[in-house]
Amino acid sequence: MRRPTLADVAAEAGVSVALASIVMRGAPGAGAATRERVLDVARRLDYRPDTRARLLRSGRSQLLGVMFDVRHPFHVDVLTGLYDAAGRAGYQLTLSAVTPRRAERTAIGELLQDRCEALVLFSPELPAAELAALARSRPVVAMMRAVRRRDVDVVRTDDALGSGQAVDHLVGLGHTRIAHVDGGTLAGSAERRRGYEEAMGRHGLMAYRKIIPGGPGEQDGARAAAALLDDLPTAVTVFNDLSATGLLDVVRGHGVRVPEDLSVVGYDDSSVSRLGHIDLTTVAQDIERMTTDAVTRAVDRIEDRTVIGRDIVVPPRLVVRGTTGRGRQHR
Amino acid sequence: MRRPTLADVAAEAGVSVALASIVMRGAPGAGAATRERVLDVARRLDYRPDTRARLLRSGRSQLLGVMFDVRHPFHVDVLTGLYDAAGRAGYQLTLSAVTPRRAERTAIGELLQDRCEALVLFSPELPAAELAALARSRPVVAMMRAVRRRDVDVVRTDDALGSGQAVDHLVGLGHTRIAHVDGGTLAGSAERRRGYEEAMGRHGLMAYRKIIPGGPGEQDGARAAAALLDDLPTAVTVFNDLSATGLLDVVRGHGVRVPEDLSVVGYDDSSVSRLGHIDLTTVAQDIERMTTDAVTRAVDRIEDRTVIGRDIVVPPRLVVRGTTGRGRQHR
DNA sequence: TTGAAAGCGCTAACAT
DNA sequence: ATGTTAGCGCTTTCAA
Repeated sequence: MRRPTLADVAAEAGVSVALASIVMRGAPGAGAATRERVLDVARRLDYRPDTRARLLRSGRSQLLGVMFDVRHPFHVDVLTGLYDAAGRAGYQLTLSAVTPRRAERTAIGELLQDRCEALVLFSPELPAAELAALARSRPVVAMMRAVRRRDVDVVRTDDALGSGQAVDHLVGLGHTRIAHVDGGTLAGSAERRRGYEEAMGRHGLMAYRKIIPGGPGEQDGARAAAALLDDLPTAVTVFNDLSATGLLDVVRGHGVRVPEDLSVVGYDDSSVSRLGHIDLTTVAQDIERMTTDAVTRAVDRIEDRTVIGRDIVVPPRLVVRGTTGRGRQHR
Repeated sequence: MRRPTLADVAAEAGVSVALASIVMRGAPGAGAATRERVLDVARRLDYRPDTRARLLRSGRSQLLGVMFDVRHPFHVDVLTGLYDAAGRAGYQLTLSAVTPRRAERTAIGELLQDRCEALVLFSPELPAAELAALARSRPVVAMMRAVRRRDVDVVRTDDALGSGQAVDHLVGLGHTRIAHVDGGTLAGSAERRRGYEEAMGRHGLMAYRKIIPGGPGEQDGARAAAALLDDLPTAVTVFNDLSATGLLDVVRGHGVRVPEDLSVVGYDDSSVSRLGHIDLTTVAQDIERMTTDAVTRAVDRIEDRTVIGRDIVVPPRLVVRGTTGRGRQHR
């Protein structure tokens, strides 16, 4: 009960392997009757073309290598969109995960062995120089991370704009004392901080500017909350949703009411922000567009089309939920 | 700047391809000096063996195909453990995701094309007959799902025991009016319901048995909560953590205090249960052991070792957090 | 429209 | 210890 090869199908259908290959690939150059017959046999034998053998000969794998981090719920959302986009472009995805015990280099190494035609990396933390080195031998698209060097393509959200939208929203509600909890050294953190600062400046609120050191985790948000409690602002924009939930938890524990005493805005529109009792106002990244752009860009590079610009910046969208409001003193 | 092949390495090192192959595989039969020289050249050229070509010739891929669902946070946790276990066994993982728009059959089809030596499927919902058909041509390990037919190997948590532990814990705290919100038709739901019922029976509490229809989502939990409010029990065990958070949200919204008025136990020890302000008592599956067992079993089948038993059932462990307590009336 | 033959990068059997 | 040869399953000329 060996798994059938193309030769088996060809023999059974009474044609040459070459012809069978033409049929299986849907390539032109085979009679309609033959086509039908071969396809029929293939179905009957449950034949599956061997991707690897196919690649080996054709030099093409039609494979996009994707590195993602299992710890990041947002990555998983992006994965969904990427499958769709790749399917539309006629490419397959091959996944390699980063885990607490599996480094980026390991994950990428596996993708290279798999002979992907391009690499799509979700918020890689590798030094830009290393990304550039990778990109010398194949197209590399970095998502959710800005890269200064022009060696790799980048698809990312306009994080400065996103933070700005959050501030605009809060100002529109009457807030002036708006703080920002940042994300430390993480990708996107500097941008989001900058967007906050620029928006505060634009609204003439630089006097109220206040930045609390934070991070990506719930604990980071909790710590930031503690720092905030001494001198509570009326609103705060937080690096991401998880950190925001940590912050929410602590301030509520101290009797602070949300949004009456404090408005909170997260970032990512992750599943946690949508939980009924969290119901967090947040900045949503445009996954559909980012994934489409990433695949388009990767394919354009693979197929050697001329493309303009390395840096694709997608605007985000504010999702207003229950953690922002006018606040007690504004009514 | 073509990527280097083994032939390039061999030429550069001044040896035959076969010998270079021996060195690269770490197979015996090469001089120490030669070995060093070849390895050196390989490193200099950044040579990476082509997994596919290797497999094509050797007939082995050392590849375990994994199907997981991006929507299930728990799957992602299991993935982490599986990478570790596979690494220890000298196997690589190839991942294929199920998404809202990518069915199980599609995901599995891709794994088959990749010529994995065995399939590891995370809570597959495919009919048992189809799993059996798959298993005819290669080993199949189903995780987190019971399968009656003895055609595939199964690694799963003793869900009945888990529910039982939850009930035991609640009874230990003095509760008698304990309800159960079930998971509908999902894998594990029947088992968890049974565990609840058996434990209630064991404690002589069948008179208080009460099962509310539910499901895996937050909304399902919210709906169940509504059904519960008319005649509130003092404790409830819920199908999974997400559903439990939905339930928590609604009952709290109605002024019910947790755990004073109602104790709640979830299932899965997922990241959401660990959030500070949820702090849900829950049943943790033993990921480390399950992944180790799954890989061991897959490899044993691949390498044709005799194994006893198809059904590996791993005991879970209750994680007590803040949503369970004695309750007001018991103090 | 069809088939014969070569070869992708590698491993395995055999010979030296 | 090292090289030679054949061939994995497929695609790709090229010829018929």
